[in-house]
Amino acid sequence: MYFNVEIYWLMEILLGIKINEKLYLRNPEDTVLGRKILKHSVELIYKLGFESFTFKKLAEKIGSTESGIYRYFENKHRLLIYITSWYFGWLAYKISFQTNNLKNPKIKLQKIIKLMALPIKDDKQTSYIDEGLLHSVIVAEGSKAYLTKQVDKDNKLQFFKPYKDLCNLIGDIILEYNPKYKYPKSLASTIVEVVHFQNFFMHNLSSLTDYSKNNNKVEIVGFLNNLVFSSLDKK
Amino acid sequence: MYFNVEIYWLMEILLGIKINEKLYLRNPEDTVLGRKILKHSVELIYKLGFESFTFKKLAEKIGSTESGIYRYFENKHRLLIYITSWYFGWLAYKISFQTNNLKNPKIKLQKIIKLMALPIKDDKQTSYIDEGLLHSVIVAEGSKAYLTKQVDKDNKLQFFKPYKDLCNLIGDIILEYNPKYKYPKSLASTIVEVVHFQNFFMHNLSSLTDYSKNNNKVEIVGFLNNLVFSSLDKK
DNA sequence: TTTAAATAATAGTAATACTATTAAAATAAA
DNA sequence: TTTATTTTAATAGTATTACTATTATTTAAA
Repeated sequence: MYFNVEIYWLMEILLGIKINEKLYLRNPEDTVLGRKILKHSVELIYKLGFESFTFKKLAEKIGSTESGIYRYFENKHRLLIYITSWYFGWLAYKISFQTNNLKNPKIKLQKIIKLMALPIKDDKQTSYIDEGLLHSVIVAEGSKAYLTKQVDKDNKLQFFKPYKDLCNLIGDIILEYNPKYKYPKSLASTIVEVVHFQNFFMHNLSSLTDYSKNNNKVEIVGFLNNLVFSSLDKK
Repeated sequence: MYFNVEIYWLMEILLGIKINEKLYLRNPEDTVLGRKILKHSVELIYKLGFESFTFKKLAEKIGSTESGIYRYFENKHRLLIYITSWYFGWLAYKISFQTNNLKNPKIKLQKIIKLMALPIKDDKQTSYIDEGLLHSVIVAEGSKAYLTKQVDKDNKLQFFKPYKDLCNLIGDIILEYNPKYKYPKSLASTIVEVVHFQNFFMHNLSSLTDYSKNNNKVEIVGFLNNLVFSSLDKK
């Protein structure tokens, strides 16, 4: 138990995942209850979907009370943004780390696409959050973090910085590969979004994709590589 | 009033927008109240966002009661699917109509991208639904129709047929243009989704895109044409 | 040791998403 | 034409949700 917490702090420093302080009332990383909230909210959102997920159900799951969770998060939407921030921070770290030693920007971009489309190979027990579940939650629920009437307010509070940072990171490598490319930002956000909804369609509305049941995740990588590099290599 | 209704029926036949009967308890097209529900729900979802939209508020707006609306729709999610069905049916019709006379599949695809990215030039008063508002609602709320835990059930009830039909229509033209292309379905769904979320980002999280404030909609067309044709033209 | 500050649980509220009951109106049968 | 029947609609009700306020308990400082 204590060991995991320590490991978490190590990862935190290593990962450099900084989560906007305005997202929470009380830092969930600081207490056992807070960490339980994070871990089990991912599990429960995965299980019930964000609409049916409530603080009361979460409280029951972790043996606390509704108001216990309200001490950490103002509402469930902020918790969702917290989770997506964590995800994008973690992804950006993973990408930085694994592309750091690479020189060729083409190989960098291919690595990025792979890391996003085929998640969880390493990071077995890096932290108390199950990254496999987290990825599924982001695919199905992530866009609900910004598809609201308060986007503008939330954006002004910098809540989407981790997402933007990731897109900027990808956008920079795109320009490194092709300095004349006209749409680096749009292509970067398109890569992220396409990975997510093609994943969703593959699992839930498969006739909207071309992937075979067995090799599906690999084929998303194929589609994205084709899409990205044909656009970047166009003379 | 009667005139609009007649026009609507004409459009309905002309458009061939067939909406799944399981989506409603009572056909909203058949009554004045039903048509009011459709028209004003688009307006109210646009104004409040889907989360804050309720049948009670809608009832107040149109001078009816909550249970009055429940006689037409089982819940607000079904109403959202109804609206998205209407949108994709209308889009598919528009596309079929405007590409019918075209021979060159490249020009067809370009027309499709234009029609989706630059909505509402014609269709001033074709029906009682404001297509301009409808487009905005689809951009911000459309994906919530399928991003739920009941996708699978809803899919088995054929609720997403209009979306799939549109993607198949686009996928067929993609194959017409390049019969050897490996990802016609994924590219088709990608076109639809990219148009929508690039539109959303442009208005709400503009740093995720490359479009200038003035010419933005045209530039989405530029980005998509680049993306689609560089992929399809790759040797 | 008393007091204050922080923490947590209990109970409460307005609003939401529906349902069930009852009333009124339209339609059909006798 | 009257009565029965079905349809339509409004009123009232309920469980749940998303919070808030109050009260109790623990911890820490003076």
